[in-house]
Amino acid sequence: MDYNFKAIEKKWQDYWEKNKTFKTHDDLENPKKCYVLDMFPYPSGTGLHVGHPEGYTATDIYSRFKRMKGFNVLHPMGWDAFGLPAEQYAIQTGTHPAITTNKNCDTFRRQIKSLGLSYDWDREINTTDPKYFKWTQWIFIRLFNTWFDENLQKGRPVNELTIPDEIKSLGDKEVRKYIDSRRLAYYENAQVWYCSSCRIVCANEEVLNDGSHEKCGNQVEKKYLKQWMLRIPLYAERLLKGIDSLNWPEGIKEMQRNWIGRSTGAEVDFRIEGLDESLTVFTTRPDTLFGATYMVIAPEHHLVDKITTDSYRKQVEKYVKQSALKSDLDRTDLAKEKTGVFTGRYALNPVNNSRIPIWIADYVLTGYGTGAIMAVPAHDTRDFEFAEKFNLPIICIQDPDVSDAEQRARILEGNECWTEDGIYINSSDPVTGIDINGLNKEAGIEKITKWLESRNLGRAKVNYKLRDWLFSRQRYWGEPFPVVHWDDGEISVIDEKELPLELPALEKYIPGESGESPLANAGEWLNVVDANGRRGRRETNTMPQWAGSCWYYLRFIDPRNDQVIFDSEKEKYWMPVDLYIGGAEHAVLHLLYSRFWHKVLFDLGIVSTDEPYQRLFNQGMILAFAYENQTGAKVPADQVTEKNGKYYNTQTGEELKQIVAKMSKSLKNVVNPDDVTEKYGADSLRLYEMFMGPLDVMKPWDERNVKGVFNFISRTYRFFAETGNISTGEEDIEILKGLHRTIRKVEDDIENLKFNTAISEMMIFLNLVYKKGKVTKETARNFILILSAFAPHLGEELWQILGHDHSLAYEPWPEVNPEYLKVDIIEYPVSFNGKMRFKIELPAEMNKDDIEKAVLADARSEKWTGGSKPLKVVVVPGKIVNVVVKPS
RNA sequence: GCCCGGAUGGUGGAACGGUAGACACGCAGGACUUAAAAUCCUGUGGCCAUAAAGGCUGUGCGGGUUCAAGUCCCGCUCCGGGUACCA
Repeated sequence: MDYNFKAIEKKWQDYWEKNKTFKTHDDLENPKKCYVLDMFPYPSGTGLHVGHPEGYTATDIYSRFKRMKGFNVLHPMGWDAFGLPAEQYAIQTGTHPAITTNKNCDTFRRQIKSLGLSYDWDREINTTDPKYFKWTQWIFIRLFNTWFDENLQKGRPVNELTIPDEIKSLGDKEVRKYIDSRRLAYYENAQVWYCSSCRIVCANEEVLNDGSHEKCGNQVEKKYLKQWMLRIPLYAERLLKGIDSLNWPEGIKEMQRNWIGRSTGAEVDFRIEGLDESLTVFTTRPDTLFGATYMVIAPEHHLVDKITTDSYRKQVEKYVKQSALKSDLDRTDLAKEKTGVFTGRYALNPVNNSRIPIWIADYVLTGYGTGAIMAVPAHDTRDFEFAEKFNLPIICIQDPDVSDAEQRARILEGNECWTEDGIYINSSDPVTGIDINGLNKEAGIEKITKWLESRNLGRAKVNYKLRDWLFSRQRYWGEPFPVVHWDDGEISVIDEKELPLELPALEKYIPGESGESPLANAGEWLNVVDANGRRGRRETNTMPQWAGSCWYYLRFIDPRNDQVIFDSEKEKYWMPVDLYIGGAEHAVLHLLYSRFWHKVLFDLGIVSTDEPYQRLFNQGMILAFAYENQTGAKVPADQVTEKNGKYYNTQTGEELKQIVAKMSKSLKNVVNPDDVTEKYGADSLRLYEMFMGPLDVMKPWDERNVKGVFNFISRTYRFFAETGNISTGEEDIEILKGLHRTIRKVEDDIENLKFNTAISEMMIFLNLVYKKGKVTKETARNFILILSAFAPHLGEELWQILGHDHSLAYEPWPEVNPEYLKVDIIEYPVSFNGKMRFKIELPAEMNKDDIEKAVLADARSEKWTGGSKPLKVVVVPGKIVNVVVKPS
């Protein structure tokens, strides 16, 4: 009667595969649908680690539960398989990335299948499959052919774009330019990070804080290269508003809001003395205009040349050059020490026409606002630091709301910066007529903005941190852009009938020098001639890895459709995703990009929902124990031995401290799920992943604890597989109560994704079963059904032993009978002054007064009341009694 | 710096403002066994104490609200993650 998990698990995995037990049918008539999605993995060469199955098990339990609750469940899996490692391997060995990729996918598929996850494998997709990326390219064409109508706050096809007559009159080329300037996808010179050692352009997230490339460690440099960009900021307001309606963790929602970074303020125009130009700044504090004592423009600002006077030109040019060379490392390292240079030029403050100097400094960024600021050192800490360093005037214009008299004096004298609220002083001008003295911040902002608008000197403005999205990579292993660059300068997308545009075979995958993609060597593939004999060259950049993952949830709906991206009736049925689980590291970028594409597709009528992911949950990272010595040096786990709860270095014998750290090769503490399934079985792995702790927190893997759930599974098997333990006749009332409480707890916990407590409840029930020694077949049935969501192999096996000849996957979830949840006797804890002293059993329906009487009548009360009347008695029916007595 | 999390026994962790430590690991003791493993049973926060009881104390630290605080509020400490001068 031993629990032979190897044979059992193999048997049922084969059964599910053979019978296609988890094939999802597009039963569009069934109103109960549930789309449960995992963030699909990048199939790396190292295979699965125990972090992957955490989320997969959670969604699997949820899916199995929903199926048993009568839902039509869509639960697919696929591969986000483009990526640099396969390409680098190709460079080294000449092996085509597709070969490496498919091999890795095979490993991942085998490993995932060995966990008994209930995916519909007929829907498996792979982002590198031309049949898939055909539609990624198709979406790109949509983005290219869409503009954003600010008035309707909606993306629309470019052929609905009205061309102003004055543009039309300038000819076709200008019309083309006008349209191109509105497209959601555009092609432009952009500053990118370039790694000369790998010869590739890197995404920001691949550049480490010290300015080195995360893959090779070499310093990256900045470079201007022609790039595809997507105008995601146009959707900033929609993306921001949409967040509110989502059932996502608050922290993630907040991170997205911060990333979008909406701020309200005003644009203000400053005339430049001696030039017929004005300098526009964005400020959130137009109310502090009277405190503006200088201006700063970014070194890359387009007016730098014009503004700089001859006598300062040399210094300025030197400074601009220097800051261009600076990596982010230098900028942050020197963050405390601000640098800058005077241009020799002055601007005029619109509120009082005072002359204020224009400086250049790299603490002002080109990419945000207008790339120029008005500096108000008295009320902005960065401006304050800069002004102190360069001895620029600091004028306090706000009497601060502060109680400390000394601090107030320092602020008024301009010796300390004040960024909070206060009452304006020195904020009026008889000539221009503006006066905000005596007002506070809110009123001041409003008044001065109105004044600026009425004089056409400025305007209220909303600004976002969100920037255009750099959407091209100089790599081979990505989706080719369906784009042709024509000799006459026109850029066009290819006809949809020509999709997919597949990658050409190459002999070598080495990128070109100066940052060109390997596709630049693609020979004939590159050349295109149109019907009129016009020559063109294909785009050599490829799309970033985000592209395929931005919309894969849509393809799962109809993955084999080669006519359309997906059937829209099916899309209407399945969308939105009801539950999406993955790591928090994708909190911002993947989810934001994906929402952006979805909204564009929604505007174009291609999808039926405004948001793709209704409910999101992030699993916490799984960590592992690691060891360090007195000096904090890490010792690889294979050089550590345990003795009486202490840890020692096997080489040196020194005592080590156990810490919790990320799993890493160097620490030798990576846990491979294959090893765990080999030793304890897939059901134990699944159960332990869930039992470790709450799904959303980080937790350390501790193999010793796998034994706990393994014991539980073995005990379950030993009990229910032994027919002698199954009784006939009436079920024991305690068993019934326990069973129904367990069903209720488990179903509630699954809905709330609290799998750890669901499992412990089942353990409690099993302990009760062992105590009683026998259960009825009905009880066994019900318990096996709820357990099967967690440990499906064991569930199926016991189900069969009970005499069933088909899978339990679609059996109805056991009904809770509320009769058995009722309690007639409550054991009230009785506390005196908040301290629990004794317990008393009272009928559940007893009212407050009677409870009070019963408690005070109890002999044990006298010890605490001293026989006198208590000051107060708090009775919470069903919960607790608290007697307040005079403290002795 | 800023933003977001977190801190509960030897360990992983439970706990609608209502009995702190469920469940599990580990450990200790017992049963079974020639013995061990496996299994089953019992105990297990700390301190004091006992014939049986019982008492004190305890959720990172310091205050507060409340009949009652791990939970709510204010002020810290430490740890983890994100971000980098966002005007």
